[in-house]
Amino acid sequence: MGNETTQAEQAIFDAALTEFAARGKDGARMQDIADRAGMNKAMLHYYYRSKDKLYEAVLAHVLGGFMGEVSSSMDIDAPFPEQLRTMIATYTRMHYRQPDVCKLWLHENLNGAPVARDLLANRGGAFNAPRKAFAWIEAAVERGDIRPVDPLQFMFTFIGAVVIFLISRSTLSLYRPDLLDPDPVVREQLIEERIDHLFNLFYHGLQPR
Amino acid sequence: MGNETTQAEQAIFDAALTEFAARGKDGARMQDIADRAGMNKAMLHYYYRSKDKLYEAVLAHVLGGFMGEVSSSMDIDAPFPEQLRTMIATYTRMHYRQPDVCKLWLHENLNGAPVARDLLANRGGAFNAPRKAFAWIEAAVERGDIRPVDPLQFMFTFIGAVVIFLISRSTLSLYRPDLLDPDPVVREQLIEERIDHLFNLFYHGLQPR
DNA sequence: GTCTATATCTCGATAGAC
DNA sequence: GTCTATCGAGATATAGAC
Repeated sequence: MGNETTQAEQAIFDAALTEFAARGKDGARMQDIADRAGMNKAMLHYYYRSKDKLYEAVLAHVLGGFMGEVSSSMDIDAPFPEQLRTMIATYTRMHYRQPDVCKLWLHENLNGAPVARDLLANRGGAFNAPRKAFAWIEAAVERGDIRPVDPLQFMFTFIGAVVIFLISRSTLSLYRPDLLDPDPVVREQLIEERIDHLFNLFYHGLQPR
Repeated sequence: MGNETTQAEQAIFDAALTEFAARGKDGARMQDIADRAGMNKAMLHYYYRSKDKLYEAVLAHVLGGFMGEVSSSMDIDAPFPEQLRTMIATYTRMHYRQPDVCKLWLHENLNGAPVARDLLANRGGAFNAPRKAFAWIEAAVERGDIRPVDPLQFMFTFIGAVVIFLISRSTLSLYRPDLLDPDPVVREQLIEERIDHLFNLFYHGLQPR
């Protein structure tokens, strides 16, 4: 296994991410991935051997990328409110920039998360981001920056609050059609609006008393 | 179409809910539904004609049930904090009692929510629960019970925070194994812990200033 | 490396006996 | 109403020519 990634290999990877995100591992079709990558099915097997291996490669790479980015966003040295806003903004923008990753993660979880569990449990590095986040909240509690709160409870409220807007875009748009607006300016406004809402809710909700 | 539901029809419905929730509409297998219902595939087509019709029947019924229950929980006449706790408790307990409904809704949304959109847009009654919830928050803002907040932004933060614990149980259990504990007493404690966390976070996060 | 052709399997749906 | 047997479409994967 060399380090080089051929152009064909990259095209397959990108197409696979799109298709696996849209339909899940089982629902995605090798033919559709091949069509999207501009080649035929046999090439997919030539480069990645099987559908399972292709899926694992895609999930490991994009999940690792997300975890790494979150992990970095926790390294800034600043007062807690600023850290909180940075985390919310980073995590939210990340998801809006690559909505496919969230969908992939959801499909994986609805499937019992066999591949993701293995990655989180057995690989180190960026995949330790969840534990790092729990420690971040715990330290803030100990410093008295925020009231006592269970780090796991809060972090998952945080994650759920961010991803729900991507998950339920299809139904949400019934009540706010501008959520599907393709205009970049409108999209940027919606993201900022979401970040402000979450920061205000969580910041005040965590204030010491 | 009579009102009666035969025993076989009910068995098919229950089995279909389980399978559609676990694998989505496309991923579910008619053979698996038949096996789970204790009969053969031909019976499924006899009662529900096609896989599509069976799916629509299941989604409409369980979604209507959930919306109705949420709708009722908003009718209590009480101070806002009490209303908020009731909403959180009702919605959380509902999801923990029937985790299949959430999974079904998620699969539907990942699929573009064609059936759910049609139900929410064109049927009245319980399916108006979302708009009722927006109005509930709007009224609380106008009364000054809570600070100014976008009802849609808040309600979806609320929904996301509740469902995330079901969505990511598979990966969450890596960090808290007791989430998969089958003991009813432990499960009840986890639900109460979750309700308390959400109430405290949202109540303080919404306080007027 | 790339493609066509095809083997093998699985699924939804139905025909027809009882 | 219930079952067995089977059709036909479409999926993954591979063989083998170039």
